[in-house]
This record gives sequence, structure tokens and C-alpha cells, in this order.
Amino acid sequence: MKGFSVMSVRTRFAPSPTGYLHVGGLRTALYAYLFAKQNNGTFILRIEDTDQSRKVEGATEKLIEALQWAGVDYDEGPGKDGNHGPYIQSERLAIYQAHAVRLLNEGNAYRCFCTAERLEQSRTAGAAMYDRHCRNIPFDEAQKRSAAGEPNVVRLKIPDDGELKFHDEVRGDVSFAYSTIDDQVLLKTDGFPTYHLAVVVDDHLMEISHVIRGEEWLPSTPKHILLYQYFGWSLPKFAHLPLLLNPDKTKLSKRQGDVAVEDYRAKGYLKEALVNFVAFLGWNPGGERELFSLQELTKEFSIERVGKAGAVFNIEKLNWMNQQHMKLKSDGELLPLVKPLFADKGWGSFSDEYMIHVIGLMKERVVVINDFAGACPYFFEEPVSYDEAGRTKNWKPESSGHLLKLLETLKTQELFTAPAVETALRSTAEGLNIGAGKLIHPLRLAISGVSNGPSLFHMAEVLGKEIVLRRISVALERLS
RNA sequence: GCUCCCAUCGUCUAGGGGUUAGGACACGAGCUUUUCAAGCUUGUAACACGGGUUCGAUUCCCGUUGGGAGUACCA
Repeated sequence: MKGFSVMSVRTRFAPSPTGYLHVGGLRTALYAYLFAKQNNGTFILRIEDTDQSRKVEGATEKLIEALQWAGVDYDEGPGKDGNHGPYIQSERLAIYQAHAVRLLNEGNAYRCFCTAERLEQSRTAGAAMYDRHCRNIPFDEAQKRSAAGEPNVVRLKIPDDGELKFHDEVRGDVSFAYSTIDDQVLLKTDGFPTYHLAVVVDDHLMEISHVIRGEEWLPSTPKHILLYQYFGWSLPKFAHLPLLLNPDKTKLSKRQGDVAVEDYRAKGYLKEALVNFVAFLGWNPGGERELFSLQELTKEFSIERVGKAGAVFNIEKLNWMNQQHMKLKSDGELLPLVKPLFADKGWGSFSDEYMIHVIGLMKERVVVINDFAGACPYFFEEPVSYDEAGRTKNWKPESSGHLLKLLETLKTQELFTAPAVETALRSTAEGLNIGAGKLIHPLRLAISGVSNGPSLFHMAEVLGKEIVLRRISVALERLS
């Protein structure tokens, strides 16, 4: 056996490859990552693909990609060997089988020959647990039947009475009576292990020091601990995280909204925001600050401050947080994220500099990255129509005359910066003896086609003199 | 059903034997403003209930209720 270096922290994220990364999974992975990183430890990714019937093509790759997108990088795992591999359970079958045999030989497990039908029957008859029908088959007989090819599973022998107590890092002391624990299947007929065998064997072999996982695993933890005891292995620390919840308080699931981190990414959420948000579901550093980078979270995180109650995944707050993180980024940093969106709209030929200006004017007005594309087409295309409501409200009979006058003034304007346009407009308004608003609103409508948006004068500067003048003329024709 | 877990504003949460129970999102009002946002100020809003323990419980204990998870040859 390998020397167990008790001091070094090794955590893992052990998802089953279902095809996408669940946001709850992201949170679990994140906590395990943060905890490892802040302790100079190692964060491991292990793929739990022991259910052949649920195989999904390309799922592992998608999982890894989503994790890496979020910045939760693993130190050991598929493609990153750390001398504890392989990190994909379907490649470790022989290991589990050997351990199952050891359990069998030492009398801590037994072969069960019950058919699925029989099990089904006893269940419909009301049995909550396996009736231990095969538990007393003599070892030799069982071996013989198995060797003869009779299909069987290996089941864990749960002690007849007593209870199992353990300490959970977030929940404190928890105990279960053995009488309420099932003789869990450890090795299936197909030779694959169940989660319960695989997780214990791997966590031990991979020298995991802290098992950080969702609360749904709390009820099966006693089985795992029993396994550690049967094998004579020392226990890792357990930390069961509160669940992420739907608005109706049930376990967060598809069907009640987006659940895959890929979905949020595709919708234009920043990874910084998603990570920050998800980190605060079930944990917080205690102060009043809420905006943290991954690095800052690494510094602040602590298992002691993880809460016990489930947390509703609240999109409204995520939206706000996304906006905040967007404001934290420079316009140039946002460019690579926004540019493809603009390109999709057919605006790819505009310069980076131009796009950066647009981003600067728009970023406080959008919630997610994807909003950029729809929020301000007028920076890239001529307005084809004019917002009806804005038109009735702001385009009065006298507006044409006013705008015409403004057009004349702007034509003579050499410097077309925001302040220059503003002074030109205000002095025109003064000359006309009207309030600036009488010019501002029609001008906005004329050059953008809509009645809301960024600072009019900055918008004019970014669009440039030529386009502004042309749009005024066109609008004059169309709106008069 | 059984087992386990949980319980502060609608939501995320801070706090903790004596507090005006704090912050954030959302919502309302106001300010700012050329609009929309953003920002600022401000308002509404919570300790599930019942027993203890205590001089004093929202806080500690017990119970009730409520919610959740687990209960597969799935993870």
C-alpha cells in the first residue's frame, strides 16, 4: 500500500458523464477545487461511468470543457496523469472486482443469485429492503454456482444490529441504525461495480482526503464507511453540501429551467458571474462584499462557513451579478466575447475599435453578453423603421423644422465629438428658443430609430458625422 | 411508508442568550438625467409553531409542523 500522506489535501469531483455539467455539479466541483487550492492540495477529476446503460457519447469531453471554461481546472484526471489513474472508472474494472473478491473471501460480502423478477416482486409486495434471501448460502456453494456461470451480484453484508455514527464536516454528527440499511449491491451481474464500491475503492486508492459531495449522498455514506472499515482503510473527511433547489424547493432539475452550465454559457453569462453566483449558494464569506473572482474565492473559502439548508437557484440575482461582472471588465476584455455575436449578425467588418466603443456605451444596458446583438443594431445598420411610441411622444409637427435647423448647424461642425455635438445642439435649441429636449428626442429617434439607448451625444460621436447627417435627412423625409 | 437532513425578509444570506435582527437580489418611492440603463438615497418585508432551560430566548434543548433528500444490478 502507498504511504498515506495525511497532511496533503486531495479532493475530487466525480461526476457521471450524463452529457452536460449540471450547475449543482459545478458548485460541488468548485468547492472541492477551492478547498484543494487554498490548502495547496490537489484537485482530481474522476469519471464515474460504471453504468453502461447510461453511456452518452462525448459526455466526458463536454464535461471537461465546461469545467475548464469555468476555470475549475483539475490537477489529475483524464489526460492528466498523477500516478493515481486511470481516472475513468470503466477502465478500472479489475480493481473493483479484486476488491469485491476480497470482501467475499473475508465474509463481508456475499453472492446473490436473486433474479430481477424476484426482487421486483418482493418490492411490489412492500419490502423496503432486500430480504437477504441469499445471505446464508454457504460460501463454497455460492462459489460453485458462480463458477458454473449462474448470474449473480455481490452484496454488502450489513451488520445485524447496532448503529453507525460518523462526523460530517458541514452537518456534524450523523448516525444510522444498521437495521435501516440495505445489503447494497456492490458488483453487478455485468461485472461492473456500483457507485458504492467504486467510490470507496477509488477514493482510497487515489488518496482522497476530503470527500466533498452533494447532500443526496448522505444516506449512503454509512455503507461507504462500513466498506472502509471492512477494508481496514482510514476514513477521509466527509462534507455533504446542501442541495441546489428549484424555485419550488425541489432538487434543482432540468424541466424547471436551465441546469447545464453550457446553457448559461450559451446564453451569454460570464464565467466569472456563474462561478461567483454558484459559490454563494450555500456559502458566503461573512462580510458584505459579494463580488469575488475565482482567486479571491480561493482565499476566502472555508468548509466551516458552508450552510446546511438548500439554496434556491435564483436567476434574478445571477442576472444582477452578471451585470456587475460585466462592469468589472474593460470594454476590450469584453470584445472577444461580443465580437462573434456581431459577426453572426453580419457586422463582422466593423473594426475592433468601433466595436469597443459600442461595447462601452452598451455594457451597462445589457444583462448578458448575448443582449449586445439585439440591443443596438443602429450602430451597424440604418434604421429601417421608427419606434411608434417614441414617434408619437417625441416627434411633433414642429420637430421637422427644428431638426432641419440642427442639421444645418451640425453640417458646419468640424469636430464631431460628444461634447462638440452637445454644445452645437444646445446652442441650436437656444437659438430656436426651445428646450434642448425638443431636439434631443427627435434626434435620437432619427439616428437610432428607437427612443432609448446610450447617451445621445456619445452615440453621435461613435456613429460619426457622415452617418448622423445622413440619418437626419432620411428621417426628415420619412417622418415629416 | 421508512431512514436521514434542514428551517432568519418572496429569494440568497449575516448574526447570535439582552441587537432599532444587518447586507444583497427582486419590488415601491425619490434623486440624477436627453431616453433607457447604471448609480445614489430611501421604503415594504423575516427569526414556522409549542413547550422547556434562563432574570431574559430568534439564538440552547425537546416536540410539532413544514420542506427536502434517500430508499435501484443509477450515479
